[in-house]
Amino acid sequence: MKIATWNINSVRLRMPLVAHFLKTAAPDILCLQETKCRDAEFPMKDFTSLGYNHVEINGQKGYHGVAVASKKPLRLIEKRDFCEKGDARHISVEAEGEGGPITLHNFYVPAGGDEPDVEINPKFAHKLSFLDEMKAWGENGAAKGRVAMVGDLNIAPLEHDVWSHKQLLKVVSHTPVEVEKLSAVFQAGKWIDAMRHFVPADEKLYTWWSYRAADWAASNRGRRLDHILVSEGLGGALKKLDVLTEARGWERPSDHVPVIIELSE
DNA sequence: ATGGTCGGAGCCCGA
Repeated sequence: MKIATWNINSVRLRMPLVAHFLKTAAPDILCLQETKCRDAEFPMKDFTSLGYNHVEINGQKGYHGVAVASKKPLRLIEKRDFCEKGDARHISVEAEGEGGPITLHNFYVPAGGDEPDVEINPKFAHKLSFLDEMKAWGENGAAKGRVAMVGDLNIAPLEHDVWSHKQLLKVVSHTPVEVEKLSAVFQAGKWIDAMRHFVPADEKLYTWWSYRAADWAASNRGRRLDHILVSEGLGGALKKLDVLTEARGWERPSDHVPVIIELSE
């Protein structure tokens, strides 16, 4: 079973890229973040015409928004309102794996603004609160059984998840306080970092490159903001990882690229 | 060299 996650930065604008991706990579399930449209505006027919007949969405006007599209049936579990702000940042579904049902959580964690200081930046405070709530959610059994958690977590936790550890220590996405809170989330659910299961921690690994670089590939100042975590119950099923870096070079690209995990069950 | 670019909404905000 192939599960993909991709921050699409407007699903309506980039539906041609999504279609190309679904035709060529052919994941069983695609999790999207930053769909940026209300549920009624979601391009449902484009997905069904590509054979992805089962789509669950949690959208809102203009901002955020997550969706899960699948070839096989999904059962909607929940659209959880972390931090109770009414943001569309989570959706969970049950999917049919070869070894039994899999629970799948799709997250879009707040980016957190520019200043890594909760006193002056409420967006950063929101990000940290969101992570605290994810930790409690994991402690309360979210990772029990066969569970995967994917999405744009907006944090690059390891030194080699960013192009320069030293230069990014005070940049939101790689500050020690965020990294510690994300580590606490991972520990609370005993989540396994599926990407780093395949790529050693001392190797650079990115999923996002800023739009602001004149030449994203030449400067290669990336960050690993997108993640796939699996519960202990799925740890033995990890089969293959693919980070589709080339998608950053597509025409009118998202600033994030798809990450695909293959599970043997 | 402390900027640079996107998307959506609606002439700025969030990333």
